[in-house]
Amino acid sequence: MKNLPNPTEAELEILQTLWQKGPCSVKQVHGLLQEKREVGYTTILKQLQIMLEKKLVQRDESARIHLYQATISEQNTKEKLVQKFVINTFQGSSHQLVMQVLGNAAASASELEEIKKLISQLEDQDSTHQII
Amino acid sequence: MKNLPNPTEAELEILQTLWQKGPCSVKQVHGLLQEKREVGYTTILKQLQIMLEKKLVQRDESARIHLYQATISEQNTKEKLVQKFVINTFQGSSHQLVMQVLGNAAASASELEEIKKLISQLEDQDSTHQII
DNA sequence: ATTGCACTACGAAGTTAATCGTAGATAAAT
DNA sequence: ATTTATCTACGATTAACTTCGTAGTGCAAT
Repeated sequence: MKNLPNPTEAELEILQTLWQKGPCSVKQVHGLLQEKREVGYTTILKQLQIMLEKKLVQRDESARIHLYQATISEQNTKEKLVQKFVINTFQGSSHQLVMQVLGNAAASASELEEIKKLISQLEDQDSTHQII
Repeated sequence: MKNLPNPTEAELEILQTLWQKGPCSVKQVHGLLQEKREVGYTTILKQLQIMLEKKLVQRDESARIHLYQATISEQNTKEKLVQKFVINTFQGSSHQLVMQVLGNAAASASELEEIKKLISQLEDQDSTHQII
């Protein structure tokens, strides 16, 4: 279980579609990204080849049209990206990040509700698991 | 009021010390960063010169030893960085980011308390300001 | 005045990312 | 069998970031 490098921005964009759609051909990925921004077909192809070298994706070559899929999980990847971001930007204080985001992004009432619920769960865990 | 580019990773590191310490000489900045990692003096000098060109910092050249200070605010800069990060990583859903962070980083009880307080404030604002 | 120190300026090199064009290969269609 | 369309492979380019060495300048101390 070696540690793969974090995906770059362009790579992450591709991973998002792979996470969402499952295994895809280059054409599929390109089609989806093309809807958002102008990008060449071979650009995506090249990216996927690079990501293959980095082991960020694997591919099924059994058919003429290769199918790519992510080898890293969405959850785990995002965790790492958040961690790095928190270190760079908030000197490791994830709490500061949360305060920043909440204070800033006008969260909807239902979202706040959801967050409150999570906090309650966390607090319960605390009191349940703590020895003292 | 033109829009300055977001600082890069190395630039942000320098900005953090400028925000913390106020106007600094190259030597001061270098000294502080040196405590964390090995880095050459001229590296920091060059970075500050580049940041000057980008208008991320300004400098006082009245004395022989130039003093650099940030031209962009900590708050505003971090807001923009968070915004970009949320778009890249969570496709714009800051709510998702918060859930991720809270679920992950074992927040202390007091931190959770603080967050709850902020949420209450936000909810109050909502009910106060909403027309319907 | 000369020497030495501290600081700035400048340029260069190494890296990584991102993009795309061209060429080659395979299958499908005529 | 030829031609055409579709994919993949590969190389080249461009730009941004990061880093640091060398040279030059001016102040300060002898």
